[in-house]
Amino acid sequence: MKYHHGDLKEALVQSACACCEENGFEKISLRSIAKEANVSQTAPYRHFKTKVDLLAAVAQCGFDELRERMERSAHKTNGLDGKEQFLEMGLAYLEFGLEKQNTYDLMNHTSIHFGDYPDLIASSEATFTLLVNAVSGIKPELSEEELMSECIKAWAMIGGLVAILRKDSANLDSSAGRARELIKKDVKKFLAQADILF
Amino acid sequence: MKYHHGDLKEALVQSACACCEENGFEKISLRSIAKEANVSQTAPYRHFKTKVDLLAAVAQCGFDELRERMERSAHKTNGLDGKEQFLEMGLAYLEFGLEKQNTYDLMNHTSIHFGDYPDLIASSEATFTLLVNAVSGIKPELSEEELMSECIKAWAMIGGLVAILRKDSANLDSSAGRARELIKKDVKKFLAQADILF
DNA sequence: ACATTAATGTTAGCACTGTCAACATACAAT
DNA sequence: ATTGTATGTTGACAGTGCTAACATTAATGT
Repeated sequence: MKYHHGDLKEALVQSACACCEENGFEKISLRSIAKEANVSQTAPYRHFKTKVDLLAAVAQCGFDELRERMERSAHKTNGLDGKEQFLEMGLAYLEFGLEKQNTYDLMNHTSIHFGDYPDLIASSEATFTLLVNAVSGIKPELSEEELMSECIKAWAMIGGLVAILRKDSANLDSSAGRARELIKKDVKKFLAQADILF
Repeated sequence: MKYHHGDLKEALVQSACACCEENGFEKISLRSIAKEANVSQTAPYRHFKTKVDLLAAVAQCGFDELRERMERSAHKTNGLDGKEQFLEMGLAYLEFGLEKQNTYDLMNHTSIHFGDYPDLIASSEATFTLLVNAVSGIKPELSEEELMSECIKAWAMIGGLVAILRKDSANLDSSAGRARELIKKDVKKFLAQADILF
């Protein structure tokens, strides 16, 4: 057993990501992931000044995966129909939000002060930029202000949708009880119907 | 000093609400609010089986206040213009989300399993019902399915908007950095522009 | 090559947390 | 008056984030 781990930082992040996805980010404890890496309880503090720093790293991984998913979905349509491409990205976002719920929660959790983590900002902006570029490609006549406004609307919409679909699945008796059935089966149609952009 | 508190349960909820709004729901600890009520550390367990039960009560208070705000805002327009009434409610929601951020977070926090708290469901549904009734009043020709769909869209939109505006204010350098300026000054116009309903 | 420094890991411990079991007190009902 | 139930207390356990003091290894400069 060697004294130094090799790449403890990466191992910790991986462990934390796994734990987050499995049990939710609130169950992540520095001690437990340290144990998982066969390392002392305080070793993580050599790599993360605080627990939130670790969580920020996990959140960043989430944004990276989300971006990759959106890119893959967009490329699937091979750039022919810009609108279709945009809708596919929306669908990818929604699927990510529903599949990786715990990670999604962390990414949207307010206790992580994005401003403190430049890398996190970068990953998050890169994801948002995907949307901006798509919309700008479809509607090049928009001013920057209008463009941002449209993107924000779309982002808000899809984010709110995820929230509602999740509350729906967590509580099948709620007033939004039929949301999943109503929407999940045809998100793209739903988004298009919404007349956000088109 | 009498042995029994009188109405400890209510006192604990009030304490917790105050602490939530001041420091965020994550800072709520049973021990601290017990101390605030001049009561032993484990006294709360006579009224709340678990900490989450307390949090659920606090969240319920939040929904009740939100509903009252929306009702007040709607009545302000005196029921003449249904659309205006609807937009006022949206604005009230957004203002609540931005003013009472910590409470808003708790209300939307996923660790509270709504299904376990019938009273919480009731309060939350009562709020959503406000929206449903408003929309149904404006567009009585909608089928129930269409009605729900429209409401869900609106709800999703405004919820996502709150999220974006908040991330914006927490991180002024983000790509959504201009969101607040863009939107906050005229939310109603924004909502109307969005063509969600009209 | 060697000495010094920085990076990384360990041990011990503090103050705090949620929760439980066992016990004490007060009130309500018979 | 007695008995039961609701409410409050004490003490304790395991777990948490975090810090200080120390140990070991890797990197660096001469």
